[in-house]
Amino acid sequence: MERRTRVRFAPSPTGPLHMGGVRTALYNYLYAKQKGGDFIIRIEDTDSNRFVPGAEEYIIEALTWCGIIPDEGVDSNGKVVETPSARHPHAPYRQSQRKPIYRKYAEQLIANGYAYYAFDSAEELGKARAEAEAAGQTFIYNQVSRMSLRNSLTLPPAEVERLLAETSDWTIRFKMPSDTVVKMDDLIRGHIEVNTDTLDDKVLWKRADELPTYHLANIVDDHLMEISEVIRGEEWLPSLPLHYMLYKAFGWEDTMPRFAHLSLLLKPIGNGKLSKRDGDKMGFPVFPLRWTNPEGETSRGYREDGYFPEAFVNMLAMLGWNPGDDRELFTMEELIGAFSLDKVQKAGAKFNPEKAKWYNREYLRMKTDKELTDLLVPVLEEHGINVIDCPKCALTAGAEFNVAGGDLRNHIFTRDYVQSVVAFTKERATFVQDFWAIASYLFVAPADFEAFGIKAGPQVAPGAADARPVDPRAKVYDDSLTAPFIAKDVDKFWKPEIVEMVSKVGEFVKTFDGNWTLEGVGSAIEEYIKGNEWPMGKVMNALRLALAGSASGLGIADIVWRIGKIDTAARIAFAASRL
RNA sequence: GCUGGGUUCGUAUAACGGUUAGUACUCAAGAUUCUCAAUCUUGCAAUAGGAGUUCGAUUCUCCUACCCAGUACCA
Repeated sequence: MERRTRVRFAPSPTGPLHMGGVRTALYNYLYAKQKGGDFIIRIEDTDSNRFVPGAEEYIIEALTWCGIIPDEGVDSNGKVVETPSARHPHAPYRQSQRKPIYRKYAEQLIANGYAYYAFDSAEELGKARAEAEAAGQTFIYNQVSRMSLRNSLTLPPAEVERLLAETSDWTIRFKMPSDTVVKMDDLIRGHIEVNTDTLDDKVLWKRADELPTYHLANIVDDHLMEISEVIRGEEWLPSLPLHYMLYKAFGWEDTMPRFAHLSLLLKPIGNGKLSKRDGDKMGFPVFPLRWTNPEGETSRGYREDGYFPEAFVNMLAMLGWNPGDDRELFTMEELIGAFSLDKVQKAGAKFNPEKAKWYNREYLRMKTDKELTDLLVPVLEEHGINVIDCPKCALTAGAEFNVAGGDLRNHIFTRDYVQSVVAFTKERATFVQDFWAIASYLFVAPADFEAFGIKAGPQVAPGAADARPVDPRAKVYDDSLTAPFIAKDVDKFWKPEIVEMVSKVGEFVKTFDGNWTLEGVGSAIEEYIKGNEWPMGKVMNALRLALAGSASGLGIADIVWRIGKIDTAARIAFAASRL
C-alpha cells in the first residue's frame, strides 16, 4: 500500500521567486520525479494585501526556464489551472479561488472544539502586546491569556451569536491544548518534540480578507490534493507542531504527509539569509529572471546575466545537497536519479557566486562550437556585426572575404568564421557574452579615439548640431565598432625602436606570399623576427598591441591569420602613425 | 527574552565509532607560451570550546559559545 508520491511547490505571489525558492521547487521536483510521482504547483495567495501583479507569471516562467515543469496545477500554456480536469483534478490551484472550500473546515474545527471565534480587535491586541512589553514580557494569545480576552470561550453564547450574526468582526483561532508534547518527525532533521505550552492560538481565519491563513489553507489543500511529502523552507519548522495538531484535529493523521524542512540559503559574507541587497552589493543575481517591480526598480536575473539554466540548476542543487561522492556536474536527469533527502544538509548554505560562475564555465565548455555560435551571433549583431550563413549572398552585397571568412571593413563575417573564433576562445569564456570582450578585435579594429580628442560613438556629419571631430580613418573603420587601446600597455610596449620592427613585420605580412595557413603565417612571423635577431617578446607584445589594442590576449598567429594581410598591415600602420 | 533548529579548511561538502581528515571553488607558487587566459604540478587552509561514554569520538550524550529561524488577522 505504497502511497503515490505527490509533492507541491506552493509559492506566494508576493514578488519574484528568490533563488532559494527555486531550490525548494527543484528539490520537490527531483523528489517527485525520482519516485515517479507528481509535482504540483499551488498558488498561496490568501494575503490580498501582499499580492503583486506579475509575480505568479514570473514564478512559472522562472521554473519553466529551469526545466522544472509541473505535472499538475499549471497547464501547458503556463497558466494556473482554474477548472478541474483529468490531469488537474484539484483545480482551482489558486487559494483565493478555493475560498468556499475552507470555510466548512474551519467551522468543523469549531464544532469539534478545536477552534473558537475571537472578537478582539487589532487595537485591543496591540494594546495588550504593548502592555506586556512594557512589563518586560511577551504577550501570547494562548490557553492562559485567552480566558481573559473576548472570544467564544469567554463570552456568553447569546452574545457570541449576536456578534456573529451582526458583525463580521471576528477571527477563528486554533485552541491549542495545554501541556501536550507534540512528537514530530522530519525527513531531514529527525525526531523533534515540542510542548504545546510554548505555542500560541494561531489565527486560522482572517477577518481582514475573509480568507483562511496559510496554516489552515495549507493543511486543507495538502490533504485534499493528497500530498504525500511536504518539502519546504526552514522558516516553517516552528509551525510544524501546529500543523501536526491540525491534522489530528481533522482526523487526518493516517494520510498526513511526511515533512522535510530545508535550510536557508545564506549570504556569501557575514551572517543572515541571502537577500536582494546582497546581490546588488556584491554583483550577482538573487533571482532566476530579471524582475521589474511595480515601482519600476529592476533586479538582475541569472538568465539575463548569461547563465545557462542547466548550470544554474546544477549549482543550486549542490547548495545543501551532495550525491555522497565527488561528482559535481549533473544533468537534470542525473539529479533525479541521484537525489536523496537524507543527503540534504541540515545547516544553511552560504551561497558562493564564484562557484556559480565556475558551473557556467563548465557548461559553456560542454556546449558544442555550433551551439555556442548560435548563441553568440545575436550578441555580435548587437555590436553591429553581420553574420551570414551563405557567403555567396554576401558577395553579391559587396563583401570581400579574407581567407578566414571575414570582411573587417564591412563588418560581415561568415558563420564559419564566428565558429572558428568560438572554437579557440571558448576555454577563456564563462558566459557567451564574454566572447566579445575576449575577441572583439577579430571583428573590429582597435583605436583610441579619445586620445585624439575624438569621442567614441557614431560619427556625425560635419555641421550637424552635435558635430564631433571626424577621424579621417573613420571611412575605413567605424569608430562605434572599435576596441580601445590599453593606455598602460601602450606606455610599456610601444617604444620607437620596437615600432620600427613591428612596422617591418607589417610589411612582411602584407607581402607574404607563402601558404596562408594559421600555422604557416605564425611560424613565418616568428622566423622573420628571429632571423632579424629582434627581441621576440617585445616585438610580439607590441604587435599584439597594434592588432588588438592590448598586450595581453590571443596568440599573434590567431589574430593575423583571421584578420588577414590587409587588415594586419593597416592596423600596424595606423598604430605606428597615431600612438 | 522565549521556543525550535544549526555548527568539518575562507566557501560548498566527504569521511558503517578506527583515514596522514578527502574533493571542488577561491587564493598563492612553479611549469608552459610571444602576452594574457586556459592547462598541468605543488602549496596554504578545518572537525567552535569543554566535559562525558568508549580501547578509540568529526561521528554518541550533556554543558557553554556563536549563528539562523519563528515569536502577525504574512506566507
